[in-house]
Amino acid sequence: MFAASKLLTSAFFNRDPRRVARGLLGKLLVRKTPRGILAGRIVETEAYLGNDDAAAHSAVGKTARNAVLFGPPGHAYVYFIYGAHFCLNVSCLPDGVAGGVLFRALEPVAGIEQMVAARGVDFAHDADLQKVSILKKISSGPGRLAEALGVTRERDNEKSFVSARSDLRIVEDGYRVRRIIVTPRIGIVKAAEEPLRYLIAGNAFVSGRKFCR
DNA sequence: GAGGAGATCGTCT
DNA sequence: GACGATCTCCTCT
Repeated sequence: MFAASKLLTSAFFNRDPRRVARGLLGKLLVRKTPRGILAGRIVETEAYLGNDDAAAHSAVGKTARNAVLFGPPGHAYVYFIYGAHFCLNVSCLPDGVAGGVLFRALEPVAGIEQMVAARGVDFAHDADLQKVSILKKISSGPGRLAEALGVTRERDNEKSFVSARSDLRIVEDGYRVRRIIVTPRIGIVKAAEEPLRYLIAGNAFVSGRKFCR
C-alpha cells in the first residue's frame, strides 16, 4: 500500500517547529503491528517552541519527563495527561535545543478496524466504518489518536520516527495539501493567543468544536 | 449543536 | 499539594 512512500529524514525535523508543524500536514503517520499496518494522514498539528514558549513543557527547563524535547530531532515525546490520556509529539531542532510538534488529529487511512478496537469505543451499532462521523471518533484529538495507534509512554517515548527499523514512522506519499489554516492552540492557558496550530483547510477530521471546516 | 464539569494520576514544586 | 498540550457525558437551547 505504501510502496511509493518515502520515509522522512532527521533533516526534515531539524528545523523550527513551526515549519515542521506545517510540513507534516498531509504526511502519513504509520504504525507497524504484528496484526498489520495502521496509518493516518496528519491533518492537524501544533508547534511548541522550547524555552521561549510558556505553553511548552520544555519552558521549565530539561526534566526527566521532557528530556526527549531537548534531544536529537525526529524522536517521539509521549506524555500522560489528565490521568487518562497519552499525547504524541515529535522532537525538532538540533540535539540540545528544545522544540516539538504535537500531533492533534489524523484522517484514518489503513487498519481502521484495528484502530476502532484499540479505541475501545462501541461502534457495533453503526457498522459503516466509512462514515465520516464514525471515523472522526477514531483519531480526531491528541488523546484519541494516541489510543488508536496504541501509543504509550512506556512503549514509544524516545522512539525514532526516522529509522527504517522503527515501528513508528512518518512517510511522504505525494499527497498535496491545497490550503493550510493557522489558529491559536487549543487547551492551553499560557501563551494561548499564539497562532501555532496548523490544520488542513476543509478537512473533516480536525479536532475541536471551532474551525472544523 | 453548544457548553460545562468531572474524572483521574503522573509530574513538578 | 496543585496542576494539566483531553475526553466524555450530561444538560440546555
